[in-house]
Amino acid sequence: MGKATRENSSPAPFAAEKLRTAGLRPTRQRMELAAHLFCGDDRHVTAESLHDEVARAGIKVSLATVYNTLHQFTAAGLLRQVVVDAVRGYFDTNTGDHQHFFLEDEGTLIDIPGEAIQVAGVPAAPAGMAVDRVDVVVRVKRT
Amino acid sequence: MGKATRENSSPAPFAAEKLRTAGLRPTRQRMELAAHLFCGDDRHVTAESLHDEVARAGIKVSLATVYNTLHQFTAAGLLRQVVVDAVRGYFDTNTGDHQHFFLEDEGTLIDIPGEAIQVAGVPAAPAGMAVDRVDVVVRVKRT
DNA sequence: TATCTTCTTTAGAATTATTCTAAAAAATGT
DNA sequence: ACATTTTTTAGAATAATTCTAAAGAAGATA
Ligand SMILES: [Mn+2]
Ligand SMILES: [Mn+2]
Ligand SMILES: [Zn+2]
Ligand SMILES: [Zn+2]
Repeated sequence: MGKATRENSSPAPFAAEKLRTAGLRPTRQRMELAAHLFCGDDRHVTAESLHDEVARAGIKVSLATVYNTLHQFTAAGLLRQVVVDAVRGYFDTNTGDHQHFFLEDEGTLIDIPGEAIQVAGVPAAPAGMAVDRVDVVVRVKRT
Repeated sequence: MGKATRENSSPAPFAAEKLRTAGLRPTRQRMELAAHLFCGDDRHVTAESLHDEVARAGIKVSLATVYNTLHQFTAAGLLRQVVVDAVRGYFDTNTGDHQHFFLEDEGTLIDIPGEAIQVAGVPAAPAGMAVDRVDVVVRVKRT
């Protein structure tokens, strides 16, 4: 019999699949980070928040590896980066067309479906330039 | 009739006026930074770029004072901050309603008039939150 | 003017998010 | 197993920004 690895029952095959498709070796660290990122609803994390989260789950991954992994997942198209705050960088598991509310008091992001928002009247890009993307950030504060 | 404007009045009295109105003492450093920021067309600067610029003009101001001054000007409503890049913060002399092109290759900002762009379909803010502002960043790259 | 008080400036240290280095560890192919 | 390649990681390094605290400048008062 193969060794029964009870710890990695449900999320494992799913995460391993994602990693292999992305051309990344399914290491323990990547599997665990992928499980936290992709086995649930879409979410927004910072390197620090994800590192804290896996640490609280008793998983030992260095912060450098969290940074490396977030960037590799981004390069593989599994994540996108969101720039809303000067002091911390966010990564988003929702890579589809959508925009964000940013709760300035909490530092929280909330998705706005891409179909909901329309941006009209964007002038032609400057000469020699092409539009890469249009980001909308709706900054909200506690009333 | 010859009404004094920002472009044709001499920098010093204009800058001193702005500072006094903002409740800030017109020190040499503030006057010089204000002259560079406000006596010409609207512009986008980083602390470093403004510090380099005044240094090249032979003016001696510490980087700490540039940061202090940019924040004081922002608090006084003379500048606004623009978050487009994770590695550097931008300050904008145009405090009116407008949006931006961000040239990712160069790190340059270009204004888009507020009347030009319309954002429709923004959902209601989350409970207990009010919209502070809606920022649109059109990220462009060299073709 | 001289004096008093309140800001302001500044050098340098500290902070913080992130990246880099380079050596050990793990994964994969044969 | 062995060889090759990739990955992880501790700790050092980087870079934007902020902080500290002491010296300097500005405004008020007489
Ligand atoms: Mn972070
Ligand atoms: Mn920054
Ligand atoms: Zn999102
Ligand atoms: Zn602008």
